[in-house]
Amino acid sequence: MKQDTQILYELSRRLKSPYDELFINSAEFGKLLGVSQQSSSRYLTRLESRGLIERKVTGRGQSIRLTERGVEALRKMHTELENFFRTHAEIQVRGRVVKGLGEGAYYIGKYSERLKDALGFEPYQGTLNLDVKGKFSPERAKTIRIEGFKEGNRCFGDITCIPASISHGKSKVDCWIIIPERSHHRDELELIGKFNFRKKLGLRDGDVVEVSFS
Amino acid sequence: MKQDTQILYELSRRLKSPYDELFINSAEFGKLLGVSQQSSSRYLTRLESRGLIERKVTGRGQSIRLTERGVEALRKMHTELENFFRTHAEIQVRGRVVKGLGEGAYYIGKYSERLKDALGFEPYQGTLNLDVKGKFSPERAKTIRIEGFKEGNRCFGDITCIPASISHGKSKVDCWIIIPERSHHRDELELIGKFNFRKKLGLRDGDVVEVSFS
DNA sequence: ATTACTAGTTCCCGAGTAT
DNA sequence: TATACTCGGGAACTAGTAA
Repeated sequence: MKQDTQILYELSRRLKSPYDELFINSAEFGKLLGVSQQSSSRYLTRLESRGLIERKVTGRGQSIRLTERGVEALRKMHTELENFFRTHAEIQVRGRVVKGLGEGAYYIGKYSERLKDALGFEPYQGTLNLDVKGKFSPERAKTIRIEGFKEGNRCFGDITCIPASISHGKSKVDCWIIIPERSHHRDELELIGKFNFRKKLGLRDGDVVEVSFS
Repeated sequence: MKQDTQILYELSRRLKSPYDELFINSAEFGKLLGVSQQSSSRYLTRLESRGLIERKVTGRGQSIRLTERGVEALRKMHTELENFFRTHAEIQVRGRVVKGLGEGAYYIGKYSERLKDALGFEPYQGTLNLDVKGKFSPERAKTIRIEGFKEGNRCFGDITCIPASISHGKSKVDCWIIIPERSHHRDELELIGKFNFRKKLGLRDGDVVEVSFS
């Protein structure tokens, strides 16, 4: 296992810039790495012999700076992490499939016609519930509003729908996040779509899926 | 030495996003790390037990994804590298002190009055030469132009000056980069200032210094 | 196929210490 | 004071192999 980069990284944390230098003794540098003075010294001589750092060793410590090659090694790591974390236009939330209360199917049935009008298709009569541990915040999302209605003496409130997609493994299908007017489950996300997602994506309780929306 | 992060990093290089998953067998993952199938397997079970990754192990390989905690470990590293590499408003060039040709002092003497007019002080009669291996490119720098003149039948060309600062260790002093009209030494930087920099900063040939300018 | 345990080997760590 | 070498003990590696 390459550990050179790990040491270069710990060094970089103590430098203000790639051209800065650190004056330190091998015992103190060892503490930064969680190793002994001897190992620290060994690491530093090794990094120097590999052309990743330059040192001026004195009787009172040593000044350490990265060489061009050392900086390049860190820059490569930085670039790859930058790419990994680059925020996509899409907002992504990861959630875990959980059992719904069975209410979903009932309500989708009641709203069926209105959903068909708004979304352009008649949704599968059931919801997929995801545990997202409060990580969902739809502030900036595009939404579609479905107005509430009364049936007899029962009230059915407004619903907000967010077009999204759900992906699991290599599969990705369109879906809609639905948010009842008075949402009580802040930690759960309710999804509807053309299909039974559990069958379509082969989902079981506890599976982790990713929901993307704009 | 902590190597967990190094392994997480190698994993992240194979993922499209923090929520992506990688299907791979332990032998192949070992190759990515440069270790055996057995070590690779040991690493993965350890990372899992530490809550840094989640796995679904099957008879044909395993799908691996980062946990929230694993993502956080990488994000911390990314943030610190971001800080380390953050481009300052200042442009920084690192150079190595080299012997000049002795011409510097002669020319500074000739331009002395004009430099005093332009820069506001009479410079030390000598230059500090830095080997910058072609890394210096003053495209966007603020410059001060000093016009050339004739003395008898000798021509002294225009000079471009860039206000800058030179730092070495903890010391940092103002200086000017001077660029003769027909600069022949693309790999060298010539600096002037109020002082003898070699004395002021305790410089010797081969020392690395940093020059900053805007 | 895999994963991952056991066992034997390598090599790394750090205490002691020379310089 | 430092750095960094030697060397004994142990951690970590991998070959073999069970599941």
